[in-house]
Amino acid sequence: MSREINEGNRIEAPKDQFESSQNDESSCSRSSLAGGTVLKKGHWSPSEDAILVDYVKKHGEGNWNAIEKRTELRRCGKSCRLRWANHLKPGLKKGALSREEVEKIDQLHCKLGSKWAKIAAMLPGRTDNEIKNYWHTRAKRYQRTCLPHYPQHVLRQALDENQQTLNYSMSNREDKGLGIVLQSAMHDSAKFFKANPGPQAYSLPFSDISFTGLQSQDLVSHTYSFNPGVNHAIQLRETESYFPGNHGSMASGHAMFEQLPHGPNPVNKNVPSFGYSEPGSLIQPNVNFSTSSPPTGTMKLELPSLQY
DNA sequence: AATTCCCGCAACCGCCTACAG
DNA sequence: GCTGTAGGCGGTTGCGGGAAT
Repeated sequence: MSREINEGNRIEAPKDQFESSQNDESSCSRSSLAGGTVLKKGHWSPSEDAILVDYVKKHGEGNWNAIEKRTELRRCGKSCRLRWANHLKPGLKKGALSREEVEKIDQLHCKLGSKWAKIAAMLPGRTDNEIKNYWHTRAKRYQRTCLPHYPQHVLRQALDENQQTLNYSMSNREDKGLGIVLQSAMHDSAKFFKANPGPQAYSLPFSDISFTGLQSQDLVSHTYSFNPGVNHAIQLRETESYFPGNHGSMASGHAMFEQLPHGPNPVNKNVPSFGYSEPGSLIQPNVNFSTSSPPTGTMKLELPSLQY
């Protein structure tokens, strides 16, 4: 990418970044004050990279705080470690993530949640920062375009695994912790939805715990987030890229809506209906949205991941 | 052509944990 | 057991470039 090419030309970090380093309480700043020198912040120059690479070649990784003392590099240890790990370390892959990598990230995030370091460990040559950035960018885009955070097959797979785990934990007296946690999670979520009716964010009040194993058949169709009044042309485009099996026909967009409990709102066909009524459902029925006054929170109904 | 918006990315920040003294 | 330090991790910010208007 052009950023990689251009980065070498950025020698100096913005002035305010130098100044701010004298004021904040970060560990980097503390070390800079202790040494009486101001440590540089901001983007790295090629010469700084060269110093760091040279240092690691001679002394190996670790002891990052010693770099400032042993070389002319005026960077804090943390900054050095990050620069090395994310950019200078041999074997790092650059460029766009492959289809296989994206798929793996989806699966791992579905399982592990935001454990970027763990996910990165499963993807040789990729860094946690890279994966995290990718995920956040994509999540933002999908949130805007009403797409699910996980592809269908990843959800299915996760649900199957969760179901197996749950069945195992429920039946195994030795390992009843997960079952208790899930039961508790379900109870909490039920309380949450009862206490918070209306068009609020439909994220569960607990994180990284799935209660979906108990209703796996229903979940996939419930696991979408919608924003009223979004640009549906964009949405369709995104849908196409997300479900590459559907080749750009209207059916691709329609396929998404077919999975809704109810079809598009008959009153306003551009706005999907969020009214959702099902006996025993945790979600409040007949929730109406106005395009002129969008809900304050993001309407997010995301599959929590299982971290056990 | 100018402006605005969005995206991708690098880097920073704050918190946490492990470990040595 | 306490304290200080280093390193790791996840969340967030800010910048530059390109697309859209």
